[in-house]
Amino acid sequence: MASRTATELIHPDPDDLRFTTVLAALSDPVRLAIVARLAGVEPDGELACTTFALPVSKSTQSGHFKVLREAGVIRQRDEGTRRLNRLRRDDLDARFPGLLDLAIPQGRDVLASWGDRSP
Amino acid sequence: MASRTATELIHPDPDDLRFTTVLAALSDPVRLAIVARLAGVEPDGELACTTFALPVSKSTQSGHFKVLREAGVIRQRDEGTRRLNRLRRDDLDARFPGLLDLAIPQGRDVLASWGDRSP
DNA sequence: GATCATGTTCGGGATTGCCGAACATAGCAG
DNA sequence: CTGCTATGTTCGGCAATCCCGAACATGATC
Repeated sequence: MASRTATELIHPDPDDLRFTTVLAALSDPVRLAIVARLAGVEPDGELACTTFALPVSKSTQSGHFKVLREAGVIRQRDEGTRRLNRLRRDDLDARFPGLLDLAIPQGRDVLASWGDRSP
Repeated sequence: MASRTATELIHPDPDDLRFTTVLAALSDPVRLAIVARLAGVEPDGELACTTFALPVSKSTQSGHFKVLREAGVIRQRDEGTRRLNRLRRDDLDARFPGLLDLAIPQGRDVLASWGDRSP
């Protein structure tokens, strides 16, 4: 996993965040749910991909995380065999103030519709 | 035009606006530009599709307006041979406060990048 | 009517998204 | 060190979507 194949993980610089790309990343229920979950863990909390128990296949899940990372919504870091995810709240708030505050409750609604009861 | 083929134009009720659908509608530079332009014409101003001079084909343009309308971002009304577009600012502000305020400047940036100099 | 102006719809070619299956790597057990 | 498990990624395919030009539909105007 976390295939360390020559290239490191791509994370756009804060200044390179594109509005349309971020919106596209957030315009999917699964990804919105991921964001809401990450927002739930206290400041700068990190979660491994597996802890989400998403209703999609592993490969699709992997793709969703990739979209979020390349859009600059989350930051990923490898620790041993796990890939830890953290919300880039500061960067997003600085560039698109209010967007996350709008998206997070919507993501919570998605989680609730799945019967999820985590923070 | 505005083919009056049996069915009327579909406009979701204010309560039926879906966050992911609205974000998807706004996650495209062309559509973002359309929104910014509509926001430019004063309160409840209306613009015909042609006045936008978008850098895409007519059919693609037609599709973009359809996406915006079905997402509930704009309201369309036929007048003679033209289809007039109006931003559903009140409905959007009520349901997703701050989203349009965030999107409109970004749309203006797109317009500027096209060398556009309208309001 | 004939013609023009404004949009929509249709058909196909390219792009993108989702999945299962196979692969890659870290950690642990023996 | 040799498996074995746990965690993710990548690959090949099929299906859905997007963009375009061409054809069509409708209203206004001569």
